[in-house]
Amino acid sequence: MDILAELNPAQREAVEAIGGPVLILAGPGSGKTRVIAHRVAYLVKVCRVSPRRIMAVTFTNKAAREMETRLHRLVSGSVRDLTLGTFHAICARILRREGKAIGIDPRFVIYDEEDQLSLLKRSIQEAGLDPKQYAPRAIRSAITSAKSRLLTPQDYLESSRSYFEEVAGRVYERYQQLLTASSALDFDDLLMKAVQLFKQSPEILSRYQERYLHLLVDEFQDTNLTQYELVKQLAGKYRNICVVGDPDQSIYSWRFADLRNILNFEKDYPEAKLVLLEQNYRSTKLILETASYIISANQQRKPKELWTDNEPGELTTVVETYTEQEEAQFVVSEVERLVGRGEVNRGDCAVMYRTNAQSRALEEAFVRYGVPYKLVAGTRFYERREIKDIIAYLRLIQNSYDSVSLLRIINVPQRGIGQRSLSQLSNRARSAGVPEYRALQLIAEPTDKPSPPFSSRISRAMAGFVNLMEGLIARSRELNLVDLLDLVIESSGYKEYILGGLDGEERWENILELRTVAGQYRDLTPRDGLAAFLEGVTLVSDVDGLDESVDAVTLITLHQAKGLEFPVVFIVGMEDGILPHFKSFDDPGQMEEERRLCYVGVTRAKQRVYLIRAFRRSLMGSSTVNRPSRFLSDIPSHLITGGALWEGEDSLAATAMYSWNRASAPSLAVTELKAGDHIRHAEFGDGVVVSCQPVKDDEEVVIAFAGVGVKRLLLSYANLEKVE
DNA sequence: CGAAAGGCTCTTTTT
DNA sequence: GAGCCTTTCG
Repeated sequence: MDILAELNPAQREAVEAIGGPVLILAGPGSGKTRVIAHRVAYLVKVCRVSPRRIMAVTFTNKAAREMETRLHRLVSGSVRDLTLGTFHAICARILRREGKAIGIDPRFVIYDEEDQLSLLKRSIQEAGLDPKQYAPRAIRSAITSAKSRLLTPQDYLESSRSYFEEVAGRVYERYQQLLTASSALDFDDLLMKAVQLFKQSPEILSRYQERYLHLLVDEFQDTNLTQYELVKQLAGKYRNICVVGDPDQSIYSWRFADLRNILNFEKDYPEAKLVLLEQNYRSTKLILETASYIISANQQRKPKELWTDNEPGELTTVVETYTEQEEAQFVVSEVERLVGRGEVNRGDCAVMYRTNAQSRALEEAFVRYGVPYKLVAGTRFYERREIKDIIAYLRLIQNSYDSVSLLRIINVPQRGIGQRSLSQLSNRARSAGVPEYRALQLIAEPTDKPSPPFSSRISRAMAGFVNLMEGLIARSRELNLVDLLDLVIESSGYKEYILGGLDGEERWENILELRTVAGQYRDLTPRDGLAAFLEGVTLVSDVDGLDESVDAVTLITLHQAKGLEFPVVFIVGMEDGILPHFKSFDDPGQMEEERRLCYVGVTRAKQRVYLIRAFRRSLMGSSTVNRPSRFLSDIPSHLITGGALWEGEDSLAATAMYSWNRASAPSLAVTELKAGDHIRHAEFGDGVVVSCQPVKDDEEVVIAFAGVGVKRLLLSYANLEKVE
């Protein structure tokens, strides 16, 4: 198989430029993933580079898996030896192996954001501050920002320029101590500690530099300084580094991704070869044109010319509904209409939104009309309470210093160890300078006289917990992961606890689901299985769970949608305040990022784009009226079709929509009337049902009447007659 | 100690 | 509207 055969000249150039640094600027749909895969294949097959000596960094695990699949086709076998994964996963692996050199316990656990917040609260308190005055989230963000610039607490304190930063610095200091005491690393530590490791241990660094003859980094526009530093370290010897990115798709500045990395790359590697991928293979001409208009409104950007040989395709449909329920309903009916016409499958459609909260109304509509969908995040599986509880048990088995997990489950299910006892326990641990678990063991020792302030009842409860854990730890050395998990669930009493609680059955199902995941680790040694499982469940991303084989509509945030493509894309919430989000109003830089986000959404589409907004929407409980997104006005009207689906200021548009909707006739089977039905009303005459929606024990129908306009009526009073 | 109820505050995006 | 925290009562 000729690896270069199916590539265009620019792609080919990118694949063949293998000596020295390469910067690939790749527009959406320009075959960037393909280029990376082919480049790896080229290295292996043509240049005879051992896969062991190649590292490819992707943004999500899903992207890594995709790469793996592609490579299987291209080079088969040997893919196993590649180093392929996210920055976080790769760093975790390195630290597990080499971290000892800088004092990292190889059994370290990884704290996700929830764990991080809980430890931060403690840090704030222990720094003598009030968590209500200093929002843990704000401090977390400060710490993340420090870590993404490689600043230690000391560095950060020295550079602090405000009272808040000083406070944050002090908390950061304490937080870091607590992390160390817990043998834990947070997400940002994984990156920062890896860089520190290589800084402090040139021997280790040179071993890795030696090994990795070739490095590839995808989504380079979304890396932070620490990540870039790591890449530079690894590429220090051979300088064979290939980065791929698109400044116009940079949407993670809030995670301290830094676009300057792209500029600095050209400075740090002046000999770098630059390759532009400008031909788009994904979208129709009209979609690409629409997208170009949107992104061109950004001032801080280097213009670039994307083009495509694809068909012109359809105009972008812009629709305004009255509420977010109708917005959702429109999406569902439109999907069904397209499916009914045999144009697409449901799985070809995606609905994208700015905030996770928006998925709610959509989900309700999909459920109501029985249209299958898959929600990419939701309450993310691994963040569910019952899942995190079980994971906490497992973590504590692996690493009994893990205080966040200990405090999480010591009284779950209830063992009579309450808040008071816990803070006393923490105090004692702190003053004795030992981990909480050690303090517990001491209290639990039978020889101990009653040790005030713990009553004998409390001491007994604590001893019970220690015994439970000791038993689990002992058995963990011989049990495979599934058996260990079962033992945890049984012996801790968690099963009865969860089944007896709210939504017990559902939560229990989730635990069984976790058990299935654990099954994948069954064949590893008990020790490795546990470690690998814990790492896996912490470093997953939401899109990782996206299953393409299911024919259902995808509901997904715009951020998650990056890197994906769909024939039909609906972007909902096209309103000022939602997209762009109101938090970005006073910062032009952030506003440009919002625009890029919109651009990312539109450029996911292959065939059709719908930009939908609601006139009125309930946000945080109360109802708000938003103006149409300013991004809509960046699109010239000749690229747009559609209009309002309710009786708004623009009833002309409503009439236009009426005839448009007449042709749509979606098949929604919930009420007797459905959108698209033709009816007759005694007063208003003939009309077409635009939407129906249950309200209390009635049905609210929105009907477009010829010559009269759009009316909202209650079914029971309207006295409608169905016309065939 | 623990369950229940009421009150508070935020809500962007996520490896 | 939800999740978190505090208060209150048994």
